Amino acid sequence: MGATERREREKAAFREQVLDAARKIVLTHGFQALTMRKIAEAIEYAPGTIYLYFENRDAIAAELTQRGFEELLRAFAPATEIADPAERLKRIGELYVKFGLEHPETYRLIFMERYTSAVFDAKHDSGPGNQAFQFLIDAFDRLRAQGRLATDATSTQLADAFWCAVHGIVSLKLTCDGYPETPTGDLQRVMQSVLFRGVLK
Amino acid sequence: MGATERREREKAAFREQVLDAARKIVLTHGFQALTMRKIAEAIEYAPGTIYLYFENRDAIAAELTQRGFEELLRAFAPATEIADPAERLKRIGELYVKFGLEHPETYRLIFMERYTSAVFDAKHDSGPGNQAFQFLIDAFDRLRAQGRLATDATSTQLADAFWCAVHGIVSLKLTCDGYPETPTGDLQRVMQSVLFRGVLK
DNA sequence: GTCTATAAATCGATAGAC
DNA sequence: GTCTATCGATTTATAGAC
Repeated sequence: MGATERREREKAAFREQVLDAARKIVLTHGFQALTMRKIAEAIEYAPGTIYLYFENRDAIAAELTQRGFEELLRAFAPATEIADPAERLKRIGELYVKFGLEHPETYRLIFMERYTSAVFDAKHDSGPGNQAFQFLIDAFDRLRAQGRLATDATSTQLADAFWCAVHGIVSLKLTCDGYPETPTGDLQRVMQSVLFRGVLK
Repeated sequence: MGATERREREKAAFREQVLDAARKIVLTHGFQALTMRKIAEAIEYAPGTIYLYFENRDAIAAELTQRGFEELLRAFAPATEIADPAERLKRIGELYVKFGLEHPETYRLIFMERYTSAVFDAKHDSGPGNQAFQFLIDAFDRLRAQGRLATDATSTQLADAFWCAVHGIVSLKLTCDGYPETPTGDLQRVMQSVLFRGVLK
């Protein structure tokens, strides 16, 4: 039985090699450059070998997206300890935009390619997507409980709007080079102050 | 000389045929499906013939993007006549989101592919991009002149933030199927009310 | 001006030898 | 388990006949 376990480890190690190489390709040359042949070349295996560990290219892309999303979640960690819900939300917004701009290709892979739904597909489950989103909703719930909300919109609606706002900043900055012309930091601050002035009492 | 003018018209007509066919392909099958061969097949010409009228595929995509953007601008027309700057901005936001969701592939082509910069490249000129953007800035300038702004952010910053917000709604709805789960209309309204409560006195 | 034919480069995925 | 070899299908773009 030790042999099968060793084999299991080797299999996992090979998958890691593939995913690492794939990640590097996406990070440096963009998602469209992710081909089986390039991965194979990077790990010094024949292209066909990869198919013994991954069903196809999409399976690799999906797993990469999943991991990118988990990376984004980890970036939020510093914010989770902030007690005040408004300050917590502000910090999340900052960290979100920061992550998007510092990891453009990862962000693109997560939210601007066709594999996004995979992350959220466990819609009714406690998948990583909903888990993160619940975090936003909780913050707005907390604000409501403290009587600090100046709107009758639901927490889900507010969380969605919040997400749209920060995603808008990141995605526009990533695709429209030079636009918006306002520097990201200023844009983030203006958006933040406007949003919170609009939401809080 | 009549002959050269006729030829000029025929040349323009051929280009229109190509662009029409290309537009249909992008609209129905997405941008990645736009290939020279498919265009050629649609207009019943040999693939090589198109190269006599367009330098390459990118030139077609760029012109398509340009036209898509002008289409978006025309969608704003009903808003230009609204006298009150705040109401005008609200209407523009509505029309923007409406356009994006009703013409997803056109919107993708304009703001989510790699040809966006072409539209704005005349950065210091009065290109269509800046023209539309100036319209947003003017509205905020007007609000400021009327003493109705509750923020010290510049009009450019506010216009950029406004754009990010509506773009965030559209692009997230277009890529993350089912997310945000708030229906677009509600999302639009919540975003709008929050933004304007945050900006206006 | 248009076509046929094709070059040259990709790609994903598979079959079969070892 | 890995590789070689390759199928089969794409694509952009060009060369040369007509």
